[in-house]
Amino acid sequence: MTELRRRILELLWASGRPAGAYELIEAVTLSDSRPVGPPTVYRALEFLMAQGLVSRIESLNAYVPCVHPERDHDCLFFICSRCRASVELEDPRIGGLLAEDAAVLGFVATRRTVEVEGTCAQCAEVGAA
Amino acid sequence: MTELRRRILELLWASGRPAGAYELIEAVTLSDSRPVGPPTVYRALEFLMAQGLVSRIESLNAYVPCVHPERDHDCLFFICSRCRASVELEDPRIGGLLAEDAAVLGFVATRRTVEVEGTCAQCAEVGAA
DNA sequence: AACGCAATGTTATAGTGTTGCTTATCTCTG
DNA sequence: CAGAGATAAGCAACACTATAACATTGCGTT
Repeated sequence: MTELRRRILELLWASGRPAGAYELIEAVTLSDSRPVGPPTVYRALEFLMAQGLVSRIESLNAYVPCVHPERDHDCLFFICSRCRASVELEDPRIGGLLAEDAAVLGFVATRRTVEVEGTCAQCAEVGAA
Repeated sequence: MTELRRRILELLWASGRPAGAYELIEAVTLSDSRPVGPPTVYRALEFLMAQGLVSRIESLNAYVPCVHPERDHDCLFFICSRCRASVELEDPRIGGLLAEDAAVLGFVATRRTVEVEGTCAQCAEVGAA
């Protein structure tokens, strides 16, 4: 874990919601008053993802810090299309079913992406009011 | 359903695996010997997706024809990272679990993305041989 | 003919991600 | 300490993916 990687992880935590790579590039550049190029940030993200500290949300092209880095969890994201926040959940049953389906196909799974888009509780309330 | 949209859908079926938008642009341009711009193809894809005839695979930035356009199905994709093929499956249990989890969060779901990356049966066999 | 509408065409640009190569830094070993 | 090897970061250019903004076509209606 290097200075740069730590900073990017902190920025992700501070953001409170999925952040795009170019947002991070800008944020690091600002906080460092020194330009940082895309490869630098993408490599740091790659490292953080390999460590399980960060996940990529495919449907947003964005990155979020993982809630339980210690566990080899299968991320499951609920993404609010209104406030752009995302909630990570762990539901081993989903992984189980996917493993079952994979087995039927003779498919060897290496990575799973499960993302649900919709409206979070707070935003749904506001919308109703 | 217009000529252009039908052609794009046919190209997707003919491809046999997820096709990128720019692949389609090129394919249409060739088959038509007339250049087609990105917006044209993206609009056609948008239409086809709205009809449930095509799905987008988020983790590949690619598009595939849906197997069961008639049913309002929740696509579940198994994507081989070796041969680039994808298999679509229907497993209502997954949707059920996701709905359950969403309910716990007070989350109103509108769209689901479930993608499993790995090695398909054929490729696993070849790899083992 | 004149209008309205949906689809498509055209140009430019925004947004996202990668390649290739160089430079720095760190650590190990002699 | 010097030098070798490995890892990380800097940098420039580019490739890929997607959308904005505006113009045009074609068809059905009045």
